[in-house]
Amino acid sequence: MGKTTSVKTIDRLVAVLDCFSSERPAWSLTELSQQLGLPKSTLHRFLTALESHGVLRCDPRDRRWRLGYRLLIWGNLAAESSGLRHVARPIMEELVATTRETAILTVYYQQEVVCIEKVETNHPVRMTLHVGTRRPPHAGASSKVLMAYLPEEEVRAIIQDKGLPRLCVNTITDPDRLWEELARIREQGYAESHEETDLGAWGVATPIFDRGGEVIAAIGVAGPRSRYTEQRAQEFVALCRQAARRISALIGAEPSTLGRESDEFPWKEVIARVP
Amino acid sequence: MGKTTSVKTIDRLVAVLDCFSSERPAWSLTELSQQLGLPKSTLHRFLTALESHGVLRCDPRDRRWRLGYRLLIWGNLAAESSGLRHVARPIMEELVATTRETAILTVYYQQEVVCIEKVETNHPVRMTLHVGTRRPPHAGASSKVLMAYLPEEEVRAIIQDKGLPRLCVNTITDPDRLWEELARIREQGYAESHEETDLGAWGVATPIFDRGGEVIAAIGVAGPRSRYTEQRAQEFVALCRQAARRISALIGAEPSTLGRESDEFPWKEVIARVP
DNA sequence: AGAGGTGTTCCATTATTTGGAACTTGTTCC
DNA sequence: GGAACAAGTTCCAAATAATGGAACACCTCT
Repeated sequence: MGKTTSVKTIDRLVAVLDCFSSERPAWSLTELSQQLGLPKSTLHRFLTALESHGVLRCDPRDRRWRLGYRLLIWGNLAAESSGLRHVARPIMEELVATTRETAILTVYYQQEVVCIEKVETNHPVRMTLHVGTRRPPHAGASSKVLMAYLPEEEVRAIIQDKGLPRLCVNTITDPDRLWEELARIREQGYAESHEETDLGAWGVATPIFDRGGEVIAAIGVAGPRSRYTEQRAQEFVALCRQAARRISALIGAEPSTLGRESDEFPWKEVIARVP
Repeated sequence: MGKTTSVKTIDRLVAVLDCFSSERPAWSLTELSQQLGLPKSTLHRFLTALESHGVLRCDPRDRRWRLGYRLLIWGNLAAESSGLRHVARPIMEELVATTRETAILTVYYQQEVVCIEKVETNHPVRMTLHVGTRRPPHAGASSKVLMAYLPEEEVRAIIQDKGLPRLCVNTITDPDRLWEELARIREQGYAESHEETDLGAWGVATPIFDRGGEVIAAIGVAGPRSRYTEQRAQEFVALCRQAARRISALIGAEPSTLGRESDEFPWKEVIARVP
């Protein structure tokens, strides 16, 4: 975890910001100081400094701290600056137009799966997953696909560190079954999920490779069980495969085919390898 | 600007992250060191530390630094934790259903206007503005509404610091005309914009007040000129007013009316005053 | 009015960041 | 092919910036 190069203040900053979650979006000074084991004075200075930059905001009413607008701005820029995302977007839109279900683009990052782009269907009953949402890597089609192409030791580390918590009725909670499933996914080249993450949801996903043959992301389609048929599932797999192949192709493509990109680093932007 | 309480490392962090923009999403070490006037060694340690936390990422191919996924995650959480946003969302969805145009929710923040929520119409030709996008405060309906209710000295500061750059054909670039416009907006209680920010776009917006009568946000509807009629504009103003009033009411409402909120701080979450 | 909690300020101490210089790596040009 | 250059990386003594205990201020509730 702790790298040779580290700046303590940054470690602390990350620790502070990581306290905030959907479940616990607001903290008082005292609560945070207990959570982090830091003296109130130190933390107070820290929080105030962050507030002056809009990274946090302190509600004067309840004296509680929340994430601030500057993070919104940076988050938006981070999303924008993903070349993969730019390339994938129009292809995802086509995918949604054809399947009439929500499409998501995900990457693996530090034992979690992060949604970096989504295009929603306009069906009233739909699957919704916001950009930036994190999910455990063992449940759901996109997650499993990404996990399937991870190095073995990484998978082992995940199982050890995070376990395989049951998120929904069909979540795979047994390590052996998970290993089998990952092997099958690699073999068939896609993953399928039925109510592994959310009740009444199903989905399929395929891997996106970079030029070096590494999996850098997954593209998936998800919808409500009510619209599931085996035939649709198979069609969706084919469509995701096609979409993934097109994205892969664009990622390795010549500058000219990519259209407008920054003038300064025309195509390097796009092939930005996802960590 | 410089507060009494400050942590230098945080100031520096913000300075680093603020280098990244839509126009310039990728920086090499040397470029950044020149931009910030920092020695490469210092910066290198800093960037590496940020990378180890996923705040930045360094593309191994072009050795350029970009904003990382952790910012995506935090940005997403920041958006989620805005109580205002939660309250406004369903009302905005209704607004979109009625007007068939895109609705946006914006706040004023440090001489800029930030979009904190949007609901898009599914019309193929539509106005699109992503959450987290910043705009100058002198152009566009939502921006002008927020500016209209700012303290006079703040408006003066904006004009002095940022000027009134022409963004589009009808942008107000003359300070006197802007002051007039802001006065009119306060008088009539809404703002209208025709091609002030984007060619072929128009919109209206109304202010959202908190219990203390302060303007904390603006709600607006925007669409393409091709669907503009004077009558629609007037209807939209009425609908925005109504939406704003409903949001204002909810912001000051009793816990019970708000439905599911965190168990720990039921309604305080919602009345979180926007800075 | 007092008790108990929360948030805020102060300042000497100490640990952390700093950045010049030296080193490594990779690219370009002869 | 190798020399020259540029970009990135590591090191370490110096100095500065963060630390946190303690004392203070401010609420709120009984």
